[in-house]
Amino acid sequence: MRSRSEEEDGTAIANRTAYPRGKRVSLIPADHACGLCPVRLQTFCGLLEAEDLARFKYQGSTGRLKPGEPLFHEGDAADLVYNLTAGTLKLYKLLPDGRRQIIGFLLPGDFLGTAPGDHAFSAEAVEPAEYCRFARARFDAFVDTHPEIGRELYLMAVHELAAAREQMVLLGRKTAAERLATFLLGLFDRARARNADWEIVRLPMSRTDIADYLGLTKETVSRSFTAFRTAGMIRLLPADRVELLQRGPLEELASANAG
Amino acid sequence: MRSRSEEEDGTAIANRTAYPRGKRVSLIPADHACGLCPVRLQTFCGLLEAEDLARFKYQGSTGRLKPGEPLFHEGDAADLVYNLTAGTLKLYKLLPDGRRQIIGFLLPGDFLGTAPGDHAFSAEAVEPAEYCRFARARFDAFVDTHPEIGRELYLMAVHELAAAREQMVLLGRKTAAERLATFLLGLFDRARARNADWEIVRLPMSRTDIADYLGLTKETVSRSFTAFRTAGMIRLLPADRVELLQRGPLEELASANAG
DNA sequence: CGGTGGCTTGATCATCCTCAATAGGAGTGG
DNA sequence: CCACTCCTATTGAGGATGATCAAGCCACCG
Repeated sequence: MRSRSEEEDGTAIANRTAYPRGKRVSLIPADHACGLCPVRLQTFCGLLEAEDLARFKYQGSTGRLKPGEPLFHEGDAADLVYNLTAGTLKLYKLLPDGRRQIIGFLLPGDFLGTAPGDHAFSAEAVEPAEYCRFARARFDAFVDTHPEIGRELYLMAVHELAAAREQMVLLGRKTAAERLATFLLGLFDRARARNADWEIVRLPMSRTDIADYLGLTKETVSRSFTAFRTAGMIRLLPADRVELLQRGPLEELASANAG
Repeated sequence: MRSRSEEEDGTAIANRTAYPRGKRVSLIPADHACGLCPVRLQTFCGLLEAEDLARFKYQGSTGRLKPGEPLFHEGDAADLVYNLTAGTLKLYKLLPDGRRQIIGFLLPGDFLGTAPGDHAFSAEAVEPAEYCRFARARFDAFVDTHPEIGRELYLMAVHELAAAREQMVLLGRKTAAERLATFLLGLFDRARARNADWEIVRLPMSRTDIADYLGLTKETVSRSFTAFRTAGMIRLLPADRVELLQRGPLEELASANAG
């Protein structure tokens, strides 16, 4: 059995909501390796000038995952850090008897950091995914020479901590309907932060995944979806998409939290 | 309604378990203001040489709380950071209808940081408490000139994030007995990390507090205590103390998590 | 078309919650 | 020292939310 301090894991950052961020460098040469990266400005990469960014990029590599393919497992040595550039990942922890708690979904632009030691959770693709990958040792060294990135990482960790606490309220105190409403609105907000002002969002994860994220069963999730649909709050579209019809009642349920 | 980015809050660090930490400065002059501080070596203060520590101390002040007295409320402006030097605090979030989720208990030596914006949770004394307090702006400036403290804060945030995820597993997937077993063992471990190898620990918080931390009701907590007592795993002593009689069965229940 | 896998729906069950009453313990005043 | 109060913890009975078990449905795909 590993010692507790070896079980530490890092920051997995989901850009759920806006947070105070450093100033982005919007223009880099078109022929730059990161020039076409669709998420550069959403990550700390956007903090770097072209020259630094090139040096940084040179230290990493890219990869690709098929749906269901793991990026790493809980207990694996954690010596890489990742930046998700496309697709969706789920992060989860297992109990010995197989019960599973999904602790978050990562979308393009999210950072998946790791601290020294072993991974405290597993990461797996929900749909085809692509990522940039860096050796943690090199990454840390790079951060040491770029304090603005260190500061950004700290803010990301603090932000993620706030999100985790929000989720603790959901898991500890909300009803099934409230959990799903919170989840859906969160997805819409995250989508809005990235794309346009769409009222339609894709749900790449299965009902089982949603259930394991919300502390419910797939049946209860399904019933709650049906209830929302019947009440005219949402519409379920082909290709795993959901349309938001009435934000009000859902917000009422999600009851963000008291001020 | 505040914008999302204003709702950010900071790092509240519970020294639940060991984590990789910077090297402590064990000797400082006896007449130093922090010379008698019982928790100096458990906090980042222990990283500072006497001279720096004096400068740091000079920027802060101390305070005291009676049981039940709030340190701040969710929604208050967050422009101070705290170091708990004695007593116990509970941190919690409320839903509009009064449902409460306690997101953590702070013990002496724990740091209660805040990020710009408003507090995302409330903090309140469970038993008489004492703390050091610093203006966040000054604290940040001090951190900027002491990168070793910045690094420590980052590690603390990452550590707290791991603990929050562990709690998500508890809240989402564990049974009542498993939750209480996990909670009790966590308390024993935290106590051991601070004091001696005692098998007796004090529970300064009420059954209601424990329930709101574990996502249960006080009745269910009480019944689980009784079950553990009846099974001979623990003994309930006067003055809110619990003695650990059989660690094995409790660990079985807590089922830390799969490797 | 038949098969496969995920989603939905239904019926029953169990855990935990709710409501209510009792017991215990600390503090107070006679 | 004892009675009284207040507050919390414990215990009990009944009920509800969500889990479990079990079909049926639907889309997708060979």
